Amino acid sequence: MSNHPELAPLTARAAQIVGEARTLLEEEGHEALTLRALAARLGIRAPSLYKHIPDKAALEVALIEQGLAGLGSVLHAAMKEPDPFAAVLRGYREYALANPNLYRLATAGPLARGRLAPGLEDWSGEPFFLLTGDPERAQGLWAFAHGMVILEIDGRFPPGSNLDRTWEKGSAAFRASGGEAGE
Amino acid sequence: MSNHPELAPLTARAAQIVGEARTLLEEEGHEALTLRALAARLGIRAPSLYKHIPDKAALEVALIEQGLAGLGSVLHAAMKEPDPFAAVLRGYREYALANPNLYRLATAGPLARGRLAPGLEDWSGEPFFLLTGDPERAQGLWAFAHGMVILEIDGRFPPGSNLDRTWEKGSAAFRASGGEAGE
DNA sequence: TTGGTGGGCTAACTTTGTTAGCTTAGAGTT
DNA sequence: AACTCTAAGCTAACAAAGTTAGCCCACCAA
Repeated sequence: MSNHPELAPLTARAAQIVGEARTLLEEEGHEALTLRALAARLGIRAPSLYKHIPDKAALEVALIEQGLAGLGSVLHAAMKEPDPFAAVLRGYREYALANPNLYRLATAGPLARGRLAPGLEDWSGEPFFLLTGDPERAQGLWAFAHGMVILEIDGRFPPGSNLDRTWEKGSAAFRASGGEAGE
Repeated sequence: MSNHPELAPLTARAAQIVGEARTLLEEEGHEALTLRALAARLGIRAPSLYKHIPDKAALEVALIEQGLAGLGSVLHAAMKEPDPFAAVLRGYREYALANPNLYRLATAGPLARGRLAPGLEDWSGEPFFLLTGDPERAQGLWAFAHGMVILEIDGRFPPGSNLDRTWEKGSAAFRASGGEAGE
């Protein structure tokens, strides 16, 4: 289960387009990802893109799939390290911060689940379950990790914050917590 | 400190417009919040809105201020209850789920901090600090709460999830955690 | 009466996603 | 060799969105 589910197959040209879209997204942000700008990078005109992808949403779905597959790969790999708990959280943060715009595209906002490769979403989050053995603790830990990362990406934490220590303390809280529920 | 900082003052008509925008946003979602649709609700045409607001971003800033002020009010009020820790978290979730589109607008994505009423953002998060007495635990708890709520709003949790229990377990983990940091 | 102002209007421009329809290069096929 | 099909580009054009320019009118104060 260490390999991600198969993504929707793309023609060679389509894969090239998605690759360029990813570069554009990461270099200039989400609102800069426009079909005309993307086409210009490829040396063609916007309508020509429609020979390769059905619409812009499909392009974004392909990017989301790349994001989830990449994140999932990192997390599954981290499960093999000596301290999987720490490794998964570290990998999560590193991947998100290394690909902030892709991460946000893949995890923020409503998801067009129907268009996504089946099983991919579950697979990318699976390490949290493997880590905790308990769906509720897994989801709580995931929510903590996602909250930390998305707030950091969006610049929501006050300037002088020591996020390394916040990660440490939060991880410790979840690691220590057994199966008991409060109140 | 139980009253929020003063928001940017609005004329009567501008306040009415922002109110209608809020209704439109909450009823039909973020992408439905268009100046033409908003104007139509008010019985006028889109360009007339510019007699009252400088641009669409300013409208969104006003909505974000409402969101932060409303959320902050709920949290500050919760601080006065018998179990402030539980009350703040419950209030956070309830407010977010009652105003999902406003919550997302106010807390997701990069923030135009310069245009926001000064102090408002800090004030709305202050209860987390009052609760924990420690910036790192406060931020961690906030990240957990935000993660839980935004993932729930965006429908990211699997269908059968028991989110009540996830909240309980996560809260318990943070409540129990003292000042110690793990490795 | 006159003049300023608040608050509406239409027309029009730009950007973006998207569709329709044309063209051309190359791969087969007969 | 001629014919055809297809992949992949193109231009023209449309609709929706934010936005600007410029007009008009009702009303209030001097």
